[in-house]
Amino acid sequence: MKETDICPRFEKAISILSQRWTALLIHQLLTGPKRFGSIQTSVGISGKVLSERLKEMEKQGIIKRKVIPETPVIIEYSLTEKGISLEPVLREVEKWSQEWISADET
Amino acid sequence: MKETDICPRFEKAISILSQRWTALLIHQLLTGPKRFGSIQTSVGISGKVLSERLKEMEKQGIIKRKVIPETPVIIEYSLTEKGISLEPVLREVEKWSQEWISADET
DNA sequence: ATACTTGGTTACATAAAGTAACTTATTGAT
DNA sequence: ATCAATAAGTTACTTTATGTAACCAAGTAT
Repeated sequence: MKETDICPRFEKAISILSQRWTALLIHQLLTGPKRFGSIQTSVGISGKVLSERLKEMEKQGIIKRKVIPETPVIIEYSLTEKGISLEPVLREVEKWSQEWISADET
Repeated sequence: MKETDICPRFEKAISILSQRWTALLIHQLLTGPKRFGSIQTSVGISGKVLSERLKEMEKQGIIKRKVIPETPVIIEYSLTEKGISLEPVLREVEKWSQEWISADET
């Protein structure tokens, strides 16, 4: 298996968004900047994978990391412009879910 | 880790769409009904996982499977109304990818 | 009977994710 | 000074998901 014929930009976007947790993380950050621990408990992701994802998403330019030298240190994660621009995608998913996902399949 | 506070319908939608290959399969089927072998080569997925995904998506009501007793047998997969209704989601992903994914990150 | 085609399945190998304990740095209490 | 507490990770180990390639069943045409 090697050929795909699919637009490489689209394929790349899908590969980013369909990685486990990524879409949920963006969704959380759309409500404002968040800290590591707060994301972990609100999304229900393990520290290990959260750490991996945040690094990947930072490299992809979707989020930024800000060190605040409080006591103890606070790390604040927030969306970049590129990350914020994914809002319409998530809004469409939300709309679809309201219309097509029934209560008993959750 | 157990609590999420996220709307369960949205979370379910994300869990469907962020499963590997699922979004790409829907994207292919949006261009019309397709056969097993055709999907396999156009998307670049292994027969094993394709078979698994198609069963899951059928159970989720996103696609339907039609047996055509030709020679040899033809199995035609196509989107249901629920599946077709995901088009706006994929269109938004496509738009985002055109605007934000650069050539060199593909 | 034999070979060919479609739509799978199986057994085995590798990669990704989950779990829980541990680390580093800073600070406030004893 | 020592001990416990908190934030943000990391590490070692287990379980699950995916990839690979060989194999199988049904239906012909030869």
